[in-house]
Amino acid sequence: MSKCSRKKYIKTNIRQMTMETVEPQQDGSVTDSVAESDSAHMQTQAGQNSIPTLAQVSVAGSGTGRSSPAVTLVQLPSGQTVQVQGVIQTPQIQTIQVATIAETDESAESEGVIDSHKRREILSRRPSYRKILNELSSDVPGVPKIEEEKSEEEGPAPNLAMAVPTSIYQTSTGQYSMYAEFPSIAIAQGGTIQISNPGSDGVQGLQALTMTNSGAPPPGATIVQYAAQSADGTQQFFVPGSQVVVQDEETELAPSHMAAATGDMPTYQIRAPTTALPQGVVMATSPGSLHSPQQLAEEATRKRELRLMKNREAAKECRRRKKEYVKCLESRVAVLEVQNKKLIEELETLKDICSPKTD
DNA sequence: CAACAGGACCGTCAGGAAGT
DNA sequence: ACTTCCTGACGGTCCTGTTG
Repeated sequence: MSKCSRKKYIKTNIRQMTMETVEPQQDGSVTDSVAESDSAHMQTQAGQNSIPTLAQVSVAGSGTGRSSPAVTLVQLPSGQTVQVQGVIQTPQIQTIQVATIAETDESAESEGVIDSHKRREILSRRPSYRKILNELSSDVPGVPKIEEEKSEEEGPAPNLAMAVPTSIYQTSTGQYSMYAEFPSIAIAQGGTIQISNPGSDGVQGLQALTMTNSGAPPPGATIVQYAAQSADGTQQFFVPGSQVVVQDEETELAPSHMAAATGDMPTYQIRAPTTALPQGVVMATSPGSLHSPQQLAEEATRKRELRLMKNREAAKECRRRKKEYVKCLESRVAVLEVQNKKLIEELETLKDICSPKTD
């Protein structure tokens, strides 16, 4: 794929993920609406997309008014119009959804709305996706734009039991300061750090960080177990000046967002490169306090580590998108094959009807 | 059972595109 | 001009299936 088509590819990909539907208006015009369905982020349960009407569909026409072949309007012999959608559900499960427009299942619709909101929220946490989704929103009337995440990063620092002012909390979805993401941190005697975050959305209730700093781990290493009760969890910590090694075995088997979604508890290792601070918490040095060449070198190393980690995450995300895109293409192939088959059948039927009876 | 091939996945680098 | 993000390319590791 050429570089110049990259954005277009992402945009198309998200369009497909958001399952653009086309609804015919009374005057015959066509209006786009975004009926969110599924993506790899939010895997809906199999069978959620029920098939309201399936019987004897003959494809009398197709065309969406724009290049969204994932949805095709199908005219039933009775005059009813139905949508044929290629739906990607859980990975490798592809279905063709034929939904009668006149018989919209309200419960399914509301479920879809909830799903769409959840999915949109999750997608919106990715800056690149947020931007692209906003672009799509501007294309599609009636779709609300996604708010920029200002509240998380700009809010006043709540009460901190332990202030870690320059530490950065990094997830696969972005980078936040410790202040914003961890409003209250308390260290218990057993080495457990309790992080309470009463107000923020997404992270609810109490979370626990367990640091095991002695004994079995490698010298100078601290194992941080982070048990998050939130739905999307936390992917990674980054403590500047330290090396973070993700030891989550679940994420070896499954994508990180999957592990987070299933509530698995990842294990993180924070390794201080040079200094051995207690509890493995490494404070970042502010640039203004740099004096010696050694500190400058450490700062350069820290920057490099940060850059590498960001790039690592970006590469993961890029690969995930690519896989999703391939799945979308495969799904489209399946949809088009079915459509093709139906058109051939319809052609045969019409041939039979139109051929002169030689009785 | 060891050797090998193939695929999947990952981390890193490099370079282009877009934003500041 | 600089920074940031994205992605192709490359090399490495791990796992699995096949073959002798």
